[in-house]
Amino acid sequence: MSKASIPKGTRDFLPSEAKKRAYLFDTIKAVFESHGYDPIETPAMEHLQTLLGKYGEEGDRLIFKILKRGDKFKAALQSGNDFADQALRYDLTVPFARFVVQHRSDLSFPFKRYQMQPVWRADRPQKGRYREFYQCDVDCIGTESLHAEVELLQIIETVFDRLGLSGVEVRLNNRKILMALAQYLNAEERLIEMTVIIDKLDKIGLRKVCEELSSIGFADDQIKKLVDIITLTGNPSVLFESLTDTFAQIPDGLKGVEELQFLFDMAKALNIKGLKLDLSLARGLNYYTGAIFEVTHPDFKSSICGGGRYDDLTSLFGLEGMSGVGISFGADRIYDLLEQKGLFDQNTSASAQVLFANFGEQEVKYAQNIAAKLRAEGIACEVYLERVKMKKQFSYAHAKNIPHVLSIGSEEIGGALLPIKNMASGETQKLSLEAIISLLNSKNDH
RNA sequence: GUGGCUGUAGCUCAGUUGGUUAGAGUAACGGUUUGUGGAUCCGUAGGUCGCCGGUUCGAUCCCGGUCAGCCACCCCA
Repeated sequence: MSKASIPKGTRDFLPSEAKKRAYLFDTIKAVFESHGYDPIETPAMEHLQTLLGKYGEEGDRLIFKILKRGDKFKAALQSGNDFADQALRYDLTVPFARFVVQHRSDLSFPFKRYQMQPVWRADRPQKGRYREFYQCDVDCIGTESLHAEVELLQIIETVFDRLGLSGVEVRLNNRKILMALAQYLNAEERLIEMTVIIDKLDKIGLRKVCEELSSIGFADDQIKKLVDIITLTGNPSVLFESLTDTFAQIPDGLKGVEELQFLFDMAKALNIKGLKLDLSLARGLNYYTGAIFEVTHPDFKSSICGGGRYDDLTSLFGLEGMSGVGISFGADRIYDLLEQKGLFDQNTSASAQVLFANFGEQEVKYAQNIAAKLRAEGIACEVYLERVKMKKQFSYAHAKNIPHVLSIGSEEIGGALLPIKNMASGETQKLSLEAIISLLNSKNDH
């Protein structure tokens, strides 16, 4: 007999948790759909080649690979390599790019899709980090319009607003500015190393950032120029002006500034709040080419949402000129944060509104009949399936948080009135079926 | 992949300066004479004290290893 347990970094969800998760997913989904995004799904596993090389060196290491089976596995054993040909998806964006290329003739562009599915990473689990977790992606692909970015900003604001979570910070930057920065420092080939380091600015502080830059060979004057830029703060429009001066000779930089300026202008026009320009925001995924987003909350250590624009992702699968932008909500982290802040309580309830308690087999049959009528009226209800003591049946209703118990005994069979107990008040009243239906329906409306 | 902390009942934790029958709370189950729940009361059950090895007359307690969990780094949702 093996011990009952699940793999590291995975979780079971009890009914109370699963209901809260359903509420979270439903809320996010409703916002996505209200902006015209359609759902898609892709398989849990992809060809290993589809995923490899898309997430950087670190990312490749964290991909869960699936062992070959049978003769192919034996052959791999003998050669000592190529043990895997498939892998669990690492995120939803790369499979989405694959999907778009593969099904391009069935899609009309710009294509707006959402996708809420689990992804897997062979990371070491810790607070806010799981090996299996859900991402809720929205992407708009096939347009370069910056209005797509604006729409994502609206979605972010609406989602957290509906979840009742205040205080979220949406940090914004643009990869073109980071590229320009590398050019400005004559360090274009160090772009990735550089961005990884400056991304840590708010975490490790300016001094350590300088040390790290120095340790990978940046000269002091380069570091100074860089620091002067990434530590710029204040009013975005003033900031944009000074960046425009700095990047006067660098087209990428000017473009990036212009794009950011547009987003901030639009956000102001649409009254989107909580936006913050952060020139040190880099994000690890290397396929981003334009706007990059990251959403954080002061009470949570890691980001709860992130994304950006990618111009060339589909070209990895043979389709050029397909720019897209998307973000991903980290459902599990958002769940943890909502739980931590006690924002779930008023939003979840019992599945059934009524439990039918019974005194025997005949009564169960009778109860099933009435239950079917209630369900036809849109009232969720449940029949206790066997004859056990009333105490046990009422305890069951209590444990499941079912607000009403309707007892069926020999007296009730064929009778006009049914005793329905309100579990919160403890009061029992005898009502006709019609009265019960209208009582429960009136509660439904709220 | 690197480092730190922890590992006693389903859960939360006591405890033994190493000594023979390891405790509590809570949850579960049952009972208070079979038509009524939510911390009324009573009772029952549940532990190879993570696993392996060492020291010792003796280890749940000390030491080593191992596994697992948590936290941090890396990286990320």
